[in-house]
Amino acid sequence: MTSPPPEEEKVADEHDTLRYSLLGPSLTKSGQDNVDQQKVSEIIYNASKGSKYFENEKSRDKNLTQKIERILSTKKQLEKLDLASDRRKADDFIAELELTRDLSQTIVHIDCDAFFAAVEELDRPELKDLPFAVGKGVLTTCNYHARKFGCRSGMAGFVAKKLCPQLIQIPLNFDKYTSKAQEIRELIVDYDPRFESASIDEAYLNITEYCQKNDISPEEAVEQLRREVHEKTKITISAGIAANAKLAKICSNLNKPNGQFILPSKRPAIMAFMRDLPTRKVNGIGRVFERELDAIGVKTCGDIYTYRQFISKLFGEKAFAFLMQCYLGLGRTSVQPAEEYERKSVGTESTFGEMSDPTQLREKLRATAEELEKDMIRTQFKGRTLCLKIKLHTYEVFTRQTIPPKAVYLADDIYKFALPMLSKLEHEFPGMKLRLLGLRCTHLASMKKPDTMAFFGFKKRPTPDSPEVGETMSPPPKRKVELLSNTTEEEEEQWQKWPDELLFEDAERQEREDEYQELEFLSQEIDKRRHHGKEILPNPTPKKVLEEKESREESIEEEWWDCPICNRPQAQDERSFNEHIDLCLSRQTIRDAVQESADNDRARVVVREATPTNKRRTRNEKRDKSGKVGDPKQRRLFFG
DNA sequence: GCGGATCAC
DNA sequence: TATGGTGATCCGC
Repeated sequence: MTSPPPEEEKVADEHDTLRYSLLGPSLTKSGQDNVDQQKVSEIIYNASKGSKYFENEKSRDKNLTQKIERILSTKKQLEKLDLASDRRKADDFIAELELTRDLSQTIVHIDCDAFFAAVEELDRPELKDLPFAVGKGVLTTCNYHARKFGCRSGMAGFVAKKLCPQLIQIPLNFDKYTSKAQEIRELIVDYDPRFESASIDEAYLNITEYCQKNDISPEEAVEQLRREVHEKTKITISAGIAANAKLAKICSNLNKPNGQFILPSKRPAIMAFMRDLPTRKVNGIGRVFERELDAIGVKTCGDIYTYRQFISKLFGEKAFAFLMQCYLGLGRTSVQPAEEYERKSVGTESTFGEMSDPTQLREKLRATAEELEKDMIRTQFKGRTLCLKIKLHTYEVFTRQTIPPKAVYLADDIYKFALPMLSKLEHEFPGMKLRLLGLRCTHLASMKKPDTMAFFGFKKRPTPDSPEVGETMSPPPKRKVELLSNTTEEEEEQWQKWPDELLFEDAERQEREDEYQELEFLSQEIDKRRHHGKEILPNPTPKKVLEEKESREESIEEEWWDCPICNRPQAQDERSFNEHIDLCLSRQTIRDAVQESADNDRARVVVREATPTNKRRTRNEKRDKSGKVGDPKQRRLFFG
């Protein structure tokens, strides 16, 4: 790539990259090892050729090729300069990162093998020996028979049929997968009550404590877990065991299906492992970044070190930090229930036959708004920002956003504020033909929060069996002490944004009061018949805790923890207990503040200083202050 | 803050 | 014959 290739070669090269791109994003997945990729890509290419989809992919590929040319030309310029300081900067950064290495935890990533297909096979055993896929238009997954033909997830159905004419396609049954996934979660929760669901068929566990308590090696523990899951649910899972989530995730793919891989938690072993690991195996490096890295000479994570002096100028600081961690094999060692992550957006979108009639488009927009309203109520959020997304018949995607005068969640409001954006787009692209329309709310304002409800005097003591999530065995007295003592910087940072939200909500209290009762009812109703897989259910209660609870209930009457502020008895549930105390404290503080002064600013200051309590405290929480180092959630590309 | 782009599943 | 939906992050402007 250093000297410009002759014209014919260049054309061939473009087609090669396009071919590669058309293979789809799941190329690195298992079950493809014995497949003739050359042949497969030829078939996909020919099946796609000439379609609008293909043309769009071609255009995207061309853009990427140009971007890579710019990267290479920048690199060439950089090579003329003295990069000693950049190299030193990288080395300093690497040294700093090295200090954060934590090899004390045992993290496991588990991944169900061809999950949807496996669940379907349970109901229809006759499928077992046939190639089949789940999903009609686009395959969500396929069994290992189908993979031998080159079929993979994300592939268009008709393309898959070209690869494998006998392929059977069956429709999605999301409810079935959700309930099967829940069965599995009820088993793995015994290995780590605070396990993290990464998706419907994946989870992270920290088994450090489990191994200690049961005097068992990580391999044995995971074999036992996998055996147990297989025996009780008939689903096979693969697992990776390593010192952090990033490595565990990579490892879970190495012995798929129905296998496990352990990477020893020793620095030399980890460094050697990363040195030869293709960049694409790392979660967060996709087809595009892989090509960009490849262009500058980085094929494996070990190569990152060789080119360390170029990376930040070529790809930015975030990518630099991310790649340095890849080189070192660093990743987060914390695992926490998915529901503890803060939601950032709620949205819905759908694809349909090409549509250009403005009236029809408005109907579609209206229907999308109705759909979004349901999701907003289900998740109990309002959006301060509303985003409209369209995909033209050419597959080009555009988004537009607006900030309505008030946070929205009702279909009427959503439609009202989305319509002008649509009209504007119609003006921008006269006679536009759409194949997709979507709406999304961001900058969310919560409308639930049990504390907010109670805060404003709305009824409702926590019932003993309300949320049983996150129940732990740690005793309450210890928590009281932490709670009433000093706060860390990190905590302040966390709850600083809270009073703003509170004031915002306060301003809207009036109009919301009428809505609460109905909303709560609605959200419960929607919850009941939900299950279309948009969300992950809260962690189940560990078996052990359930048993203890049962025996408690049989013998003595229910025990309670007394709230140190209001003295009222509370359910023995750390999470709800926390929430209750937070609520009591903030209510008390605000009353005090309001009494002292009617001045809003003053009240705000007092609130800020005196209620360091809104933050959810969890057992595992401590460091991560070094924000740059541990990514908050593994699936995110970078962190900040 | 906005819009495009990438990524994961 | 006709290539998905949900959610998150990063970058350049």
